[in-house]
Amino acid sequence: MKSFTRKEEIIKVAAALFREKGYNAVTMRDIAAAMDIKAASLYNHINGKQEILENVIMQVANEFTEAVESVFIKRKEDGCVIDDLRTIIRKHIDITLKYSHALPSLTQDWMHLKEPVKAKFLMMRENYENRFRELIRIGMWQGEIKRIHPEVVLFSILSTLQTLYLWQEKRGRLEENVLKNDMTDVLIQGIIQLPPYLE
Amino acid sequence: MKSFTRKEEIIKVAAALFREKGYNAVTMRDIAAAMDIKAASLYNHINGKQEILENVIMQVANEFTEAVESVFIKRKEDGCVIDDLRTIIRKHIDITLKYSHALPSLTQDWMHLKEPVKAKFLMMRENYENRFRELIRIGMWQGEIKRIHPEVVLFSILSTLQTLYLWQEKRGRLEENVLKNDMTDVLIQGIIQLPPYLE
DNA sequence: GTCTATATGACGATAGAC
DNA sequence: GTCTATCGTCATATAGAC
Repeated sequence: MKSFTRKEEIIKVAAALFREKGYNAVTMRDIAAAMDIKAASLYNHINGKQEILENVIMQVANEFTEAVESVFIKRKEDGCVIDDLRTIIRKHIDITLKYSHALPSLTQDWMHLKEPVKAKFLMMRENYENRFRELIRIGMWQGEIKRIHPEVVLFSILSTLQTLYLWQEKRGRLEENVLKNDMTDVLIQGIIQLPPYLE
Repeated sequence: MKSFTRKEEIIKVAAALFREKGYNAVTMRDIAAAMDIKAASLYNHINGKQEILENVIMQVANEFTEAVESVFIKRKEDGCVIDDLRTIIRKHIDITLKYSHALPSLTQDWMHLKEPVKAKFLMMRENYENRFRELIRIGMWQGEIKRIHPEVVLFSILSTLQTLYLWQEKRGRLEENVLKNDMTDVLIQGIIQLPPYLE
């Protein structure tokens, strides 16, 4: 049972504050107050506000990357695309629920990162999207996904996944399995190729 | 042909800057510089930074409210829910494309509004969502929408609509009609009740 | 309607005592 | 590891000349 280091504690507390007010509206004094210490004391554990943001964001970004890559490692050449999409969506929901305090920073505060971390984050996000694009392309080729503009398919899924944290906190937090099952079904049903007599 | 008042110009320029950097990271100096005047001069047209944000946000919020209410005014008691949803979704996309510069403030910067405007905005947003809930409830009753957790249905649609502006600016801006048609189809197909032999 | 000059306050960060 | 005290900077906003 390892406990939190002081640095990990700062990152977690800061993430929760960033969520409420946004990176720029949170001061080092706010973070310190939430930990019952003075702002100056924070600098014994971290180099500055930027470093806190970098940790909050990159920690979760790494998890998303690992999740999507692990699906591709196992994937067979002509395997069912829909099944792989299901797996990734469910993993994405898992990570979102686990790091719900940090997710707003990934969608809203990343713009306040400084180079070169900012470029690195954007590259990881781009790579994540490209993995989806790959599956969508194959899925259309194999007739599993309906042939509309591929970016619309991509967007309909990712937009929902990326803002999941907003809804999970409202409306009395849906039960986890209901969320995973129903949400995955809606997202997949929206993009599959239905039999022609239904259209 | 009416032209922009100075105040309208400020609001539009500010919205574009809020989009890029977020409300708190944009200074009055930034806004003034973008208009080739000094920061102090802004105060002849507006009372402060807060008032700019309020105008950026409430202007668009009013349009969304009108759009959804107009559908309900025309609606018949037992009319087809899916058709009404289609209409609202298409109107939502229209407004998003028209005010794309201001939309980030509605999803990200509203938290920096002060009372009582903040409460008013949240009430309007809540009302907008409730109109969707109403349609979803009827749609499930009538067998048009599949019976899963209604909040998941609501969320799958609204999350996509609310972040549309993020994607429209990337990937070479999809052609408007492709976006409206394909996106509406995906969102609707995701939630309709399919014939049982397909499940 | 725009300017210069400035009041007032909060920010991130550092120095050095304990 | 935390504190007090403080530096330098930049923010919003105002006053008053032109």
